[in-house]
Amino acid sequence: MKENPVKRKIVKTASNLFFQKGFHGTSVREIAKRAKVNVSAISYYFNSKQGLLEYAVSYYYEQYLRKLEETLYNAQQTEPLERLYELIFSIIQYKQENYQFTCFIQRELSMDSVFVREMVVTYLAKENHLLEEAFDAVFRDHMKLHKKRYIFMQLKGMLITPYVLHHWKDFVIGSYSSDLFVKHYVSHIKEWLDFVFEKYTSQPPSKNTNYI
Amino acid sequence: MKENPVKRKIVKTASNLFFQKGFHGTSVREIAKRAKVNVSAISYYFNSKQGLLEYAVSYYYEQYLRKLEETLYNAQQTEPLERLYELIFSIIQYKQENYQFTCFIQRELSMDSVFVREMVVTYLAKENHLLEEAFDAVFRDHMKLHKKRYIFMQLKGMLITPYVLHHWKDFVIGSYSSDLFVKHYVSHIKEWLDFVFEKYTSQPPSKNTNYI
DNA sequence: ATTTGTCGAGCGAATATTGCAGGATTCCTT
DNA sequence: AAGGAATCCTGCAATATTCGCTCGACAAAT
Repeated sequence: MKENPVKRKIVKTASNLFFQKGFHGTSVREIAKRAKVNVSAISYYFNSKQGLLEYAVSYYYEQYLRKLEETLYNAQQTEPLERLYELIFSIIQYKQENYQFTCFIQRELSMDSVFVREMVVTYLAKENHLLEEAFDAVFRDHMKLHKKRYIFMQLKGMLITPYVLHHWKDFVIGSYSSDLFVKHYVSHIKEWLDFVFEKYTSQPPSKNTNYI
Repeated sequence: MKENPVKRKIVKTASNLFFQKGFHGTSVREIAKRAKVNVSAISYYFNSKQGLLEYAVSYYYEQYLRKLEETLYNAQQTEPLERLYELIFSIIQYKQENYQFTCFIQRELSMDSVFVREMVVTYLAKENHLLEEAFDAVFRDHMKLHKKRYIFMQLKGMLITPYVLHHWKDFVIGSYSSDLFVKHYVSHIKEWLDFVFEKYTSQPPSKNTNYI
């Protein structure tokens, strides 16, 4: 990515436009115009518009998954619940750092195309696996399967809500810094998960961390 | 809508395609082809592709808001918490009945265009108002503003999660009937809200309803 | 007879992509 | 270190295709 300023500028501009108007809603001409590069440069670096998309998505997800794996690796010795919290923190933090592209991906994922299906098996399956494993380590023996699925779905929902409700986000949360939002939001999730933990395992959750 | 079979078929086919490929990803030719009508029919009935979209969206939202208002009207005398539950039930039920179009709208809403902005002020503002009013009636005096915003955001998140996470929905929830999903999911929300209610108002929630 | 609906052909504009020419840069050999 | 060759990059114009939409003819219904 860093290698070439033109390449980077194209990806950055494209991401911004995709976020605003969607993939099909933006033309390569407009990308080139806004990035102040020639149209041919896009074909040159990425072969096609689709290639540009795939490049950006790969870059996003490989960085993302690497970060999650690092987080889990560094928290190998900590207890399951704490490990889960740190994973959640990393997820929200990364999504917030790449806010626009996160929104865009989340939207594009709800389409039905061969590209989306490929993305699901290569990246989303892994993301889900990491999260579910960390989740299971906490709740495996304390919940019925049916219940567990709903709680897990609720957790996943909370991890994407800020990136699909973004018309209301500014209004609801207020417009403070990203870092502050991450802290507040993660501690909101934590509060909820602590309750779930207490309710289903009848143990008090750990108290030794505070993200605020 | 009912008035004309061709008109209806166009809207239905278009909704289906918009759901799969998005608005910009669908061409009028393909709509016409799949609906087995002539391309001109679309211009004839809706003036333009955009007109077709606006017609479908208006139809969807007007039916939706009417249903929510009816629900609230019929529950005028019931206590606030119960009223909120019934509103939630109506919301999920309607969204489930119009599953594909709900997904589509939810996705299109995260774009930035004059159309989306118009949609926000005409429909979403009202939807939010109804929900927030019912929510406020329960929690107004029991929560700090900051906390209330997060909980409300979480509720809104739960109302859209099944329609943005739909790649996982089948896997997570299993593939039983829509009606059954509505009941289960609403009672899951209810369980969560009961906890929130208990925690912040220090009163036991009502026990007289059971959606399962 | 007038309105209403359906049809295929086709228009102009916009789309992604490519060909080619020339400039810039890098790399290799002497 | 120098010069030349190969490669990388950019710019403009043109490509074929697809887009939304319209026209006028014709059929059906009122």
